[in-house]
Amino acid sequence: MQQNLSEKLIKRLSLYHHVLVDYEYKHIEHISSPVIAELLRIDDSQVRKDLKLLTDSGKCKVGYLVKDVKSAIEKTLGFKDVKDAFIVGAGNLALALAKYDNFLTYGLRILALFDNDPLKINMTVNGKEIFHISKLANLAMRLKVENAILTVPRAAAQESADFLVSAGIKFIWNFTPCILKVPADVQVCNENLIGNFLYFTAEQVKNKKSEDL
Amino acid sequence: MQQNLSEKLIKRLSLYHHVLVDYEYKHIEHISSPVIAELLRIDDSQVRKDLKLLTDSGKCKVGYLVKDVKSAIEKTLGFKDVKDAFIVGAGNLALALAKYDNFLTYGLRILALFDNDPLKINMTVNGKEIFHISKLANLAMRLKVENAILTVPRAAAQESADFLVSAGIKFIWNFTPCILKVPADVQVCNENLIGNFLYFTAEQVKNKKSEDL
DNA sequence: TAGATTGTTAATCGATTAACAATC
DNA sequence: TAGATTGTTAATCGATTAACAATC
Repeated sequence: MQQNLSEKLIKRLSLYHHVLVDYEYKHIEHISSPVIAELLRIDDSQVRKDLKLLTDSGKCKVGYLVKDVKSAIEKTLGFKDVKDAFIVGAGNLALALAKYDNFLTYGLRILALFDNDPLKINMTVNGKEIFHISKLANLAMRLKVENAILTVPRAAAQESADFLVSAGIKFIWNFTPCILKVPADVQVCNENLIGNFLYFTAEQVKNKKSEDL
Repeated sequence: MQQNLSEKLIKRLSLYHHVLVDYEYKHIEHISSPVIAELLRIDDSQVRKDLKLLTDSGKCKVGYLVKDVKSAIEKTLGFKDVKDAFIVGAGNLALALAKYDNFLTYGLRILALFDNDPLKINMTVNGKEIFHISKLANLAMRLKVENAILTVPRAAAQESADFLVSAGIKFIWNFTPCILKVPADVQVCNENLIGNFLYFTAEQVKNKKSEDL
């Protein structure tokens, strides 16, 4: 597995993977850089450069072998290296993530959910049990789980993060709109849905302005 | 509103905003660039540069005025300029998004949801009705809605996108793991949850390797 | 052969970081 | 004054794009 892949590169690779999954499904064996570039609306030499990092399956006139590039991306991004995680909070977003079987394809295995609502405890979602939050520390230790997906309401975010840190969690995928304060050895990945949306609408504003000219 | 804010800048601004909301809630009037930088784990001169684009409220020794910077970000990112949108698909993710009242704070107003499951039709989520998908084109025209949030299952993604395009939708916030083929005048914003997750775990792999040294 | 496509270099562009004078 | 902090420049770093020879 290569070192120091930039965030942007990793995101592009995962988007290429989406395209390749689709091509494989349609039984198309080859794909060229201009085709990928057009679908993703990026530069075609960018695609060639990225793919060259992973594979030599590119052939003049025919493009790249879908199967090869797909598995090269999977290897580079560690799809087979399964990472276990707990979901903290059991609201709609949590249920959506728990039901999303595709995660396992990408190497993310959700083992269980946690909540403090007695009505939700012992329910099962997609084969995963919802436990009371008080069971988390013990289970994390026993199952050696260091990853948590935080989906609690904003007001409970920091408090939950503190609790996760005390339970030995080292990586928090943060779906709350809060900036979490955690020790240096704990990593937070902010999902920042709003940031994506805002970029999306800023583009709109820009487009509308250029239409006006 | 400034032009051509880069994606990264917009995402940073939205993260600063999260911090500022928290500070305002705690009745703290000032904040300094090293404090923001530490919370977000970025460079402090980056923060100063970003904030200088928006405001002159920075004062030596005291930092920035929380209230001013917060409202400057809101103005720059167009929080008051409400953008109407439909949610397409009414699964758990859709419900999570529909229940997320915060969206309106950021200028995103969800007007209604659409699905093809007869059991869901006419239900209401957080005051928003779920309509049969066949009503979408008509409603989009009448309400002049050009934004859609796509949350349907993977298998229905492209088909739904085609349908949205034919209904006059110009912007699709795509939560499916599919690359959508749309005409040049339609914009797609790929949420790519998986890409974020993969970056998150690539970091882990990197960290583990450096621990091994 | 002609044409499509890769691989790769060089040029461009943009973003981040370091450093420090100015300020209060 | 000493020290914290901003504002800003210059240096560095990294990413993207353009161009085109090589290939099949």
